[in-house]
Amino acid sequence: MKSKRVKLVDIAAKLNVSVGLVSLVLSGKAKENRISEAMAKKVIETANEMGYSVNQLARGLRTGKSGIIGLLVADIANPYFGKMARFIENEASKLGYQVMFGSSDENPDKLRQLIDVFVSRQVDGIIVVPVKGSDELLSKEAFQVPIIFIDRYCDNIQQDYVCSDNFEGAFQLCNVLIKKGFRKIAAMVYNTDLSNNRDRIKGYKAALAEAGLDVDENLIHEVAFQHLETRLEPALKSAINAGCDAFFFANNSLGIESIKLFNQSGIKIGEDLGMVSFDNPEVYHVVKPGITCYEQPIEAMSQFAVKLLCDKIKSKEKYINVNKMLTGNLILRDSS
Amino acid sequence: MKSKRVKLVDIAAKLNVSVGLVSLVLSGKAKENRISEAMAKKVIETANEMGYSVNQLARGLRTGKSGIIGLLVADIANPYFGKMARFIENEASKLGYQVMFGSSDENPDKLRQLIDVFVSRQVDGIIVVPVKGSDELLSKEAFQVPIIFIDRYCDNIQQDYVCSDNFEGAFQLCNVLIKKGFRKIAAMVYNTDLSNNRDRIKGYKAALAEAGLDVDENLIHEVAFQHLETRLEPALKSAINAGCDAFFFANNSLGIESIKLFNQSGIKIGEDLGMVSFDNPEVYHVVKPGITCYEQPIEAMSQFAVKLLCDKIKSKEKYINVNKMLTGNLILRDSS
DNA sequence: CTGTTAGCGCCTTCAG
DNA sequence: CTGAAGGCGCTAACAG
Repeated sequence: MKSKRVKLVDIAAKLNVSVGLVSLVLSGKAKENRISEAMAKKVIETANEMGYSVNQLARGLRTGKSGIIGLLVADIANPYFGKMARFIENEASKLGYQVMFGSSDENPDKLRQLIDVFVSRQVDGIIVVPVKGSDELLSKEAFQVPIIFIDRYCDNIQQDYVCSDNFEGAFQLCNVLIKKGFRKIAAMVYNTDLSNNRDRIKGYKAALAEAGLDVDENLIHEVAFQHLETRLEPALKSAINAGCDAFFFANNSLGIESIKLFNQSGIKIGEDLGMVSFDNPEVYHVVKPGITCYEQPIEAMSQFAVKLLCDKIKSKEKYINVNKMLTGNLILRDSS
Repeated sequence: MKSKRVKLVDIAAKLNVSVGLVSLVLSGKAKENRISEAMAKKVIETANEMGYSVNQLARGLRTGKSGIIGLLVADIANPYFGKMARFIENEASKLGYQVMFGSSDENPDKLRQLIDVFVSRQVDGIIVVPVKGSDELLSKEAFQVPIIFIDRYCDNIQQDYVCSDNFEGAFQLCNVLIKKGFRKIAAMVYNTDLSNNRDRIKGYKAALAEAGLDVDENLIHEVAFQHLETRLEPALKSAINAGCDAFFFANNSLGIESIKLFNQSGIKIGEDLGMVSFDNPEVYHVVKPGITCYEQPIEAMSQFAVKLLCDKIKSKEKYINVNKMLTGNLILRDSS
């Protein structure tokens, strides 16, 4: 197999010219080196005929840039991150980069390993969803490779990031409930102490406060990310027993799993209970009644992150001081 | 930035030994070259102290293997492919490979470009979801790099593949409907002439035939993949007008979009109409009534594909004659 | 305008 | 057991 790949020297030999010349032409630097058009054309043609394709490994070794961007998300199987990966792929491709991905499962050790692998593969930059406990790691690694945080930021370290306006989203969602007359709104959130979760709870509290409603800490439930199946149900029951009349879910997983549980116990959303949620998974559109939600600007975030990363790669600065929050989209449906 | 990476020669200098020695130790070949344990230990320690990390570009150039697997799916944002990517990532990681991905959007030109890029990046192998019109391309490219098809196969060319048993899945789904007493079952499928779609329609027809029901070609609707929003509704209406009493959907997108339309027009699944579908997206579980479906064995397929690819990489054969069909999982819910 | 020549960082014989 | 040297394929000066 593998009928010996043709390389620069092969096509140079065939044409009786030097490798340097061929290299110049094939990397698009013919013009600026004032190589005759006839020559350039001939080189390109025979390169095609012979089925030449650069060896990016060799080129990368020589130039010191691999042309690869590393993408580290929590889980590529999660549609939220899947979409993000797709938008990042598109944008990176426009700029001539390929993307290599990895899933951290919200686990800092796994994240560290993946970063090490990416670094040893000489990625030109990394877009990462930081996880709980990765602050130290990420601030240190920042000295190795240009890095951009996406979706979340870390308070303890300075890093460039792009995320959605979590405070604003939660604020708007809860306001919808309040305007509809709901008064005892429960909040469900992951127990992972990350900026996105925190800001969403802040937005929830701010909306209540602005409406003159009491913030009842007993109505705020932090649910373990790793044990959703077993931990969610008791949390919901506890909130209901405490007399809540509506739910604010801080993300799609919590919302979706809760709908399943509501179905099982015969609770009717939109009648018995109001409901709003962060994120806009397909389920929220298909289910009856539809779920009012705040859709994050995944495309804009992804594009921005890639552009930012490329800027950072060029600038060679280890911190360019960009903290970007993009606003999402409130989608009103019948659950509220 | 980028405080100059430490390389083999640096640590060799510090220890007053040769680069070769360090290389041997650091690539785990100390034992087989009978290098003293003390020496090995010292090398490893100082390598860690100095923060050494191999340059995979250089290693790859030298050894002729990049340690990268290319994954080409239709769209990484589609949860079906997202899951596949995740399982492939896990399996590849176990075997020491990193994965680079690309989305073809079912477009053969895009697929060709991506393959070219992957080849020039010296990927050691490719796992690809073939698309309509890519037969020629894929049979030719097979001479360059080990390749495994996943999810679908091409009739016109010999290639190793792993996919789910689409015939069997469709057969089982339609049988469920038939046993429940449905007699005029409509089939909805993409109009892309691919093995998976074809086999599903074959399974549908076989189930009808076995039950002694007529196969009415007017009840089989091929819907354009690119224009689902506009083409699906008329197709559904036409089937309903033709008097169908149940629907078989050949994939999740068709099923999900149809549920939305049924909701809009007040049609009640499970009461007015029976419904079964290929794939098991979250929506089918959450919606009321739940949708009876055939879940594809994504994890098994993915694992098998990676293992197969690695075998193929080792064997250096361009065709190892493996055509694997894995059976999925029938999930009974209330829509049928 | 074109040719020559060093390496990029690593691995792998081949001598000692 | 250890050191020296060549070369993977390509680019970037620097010569002509």
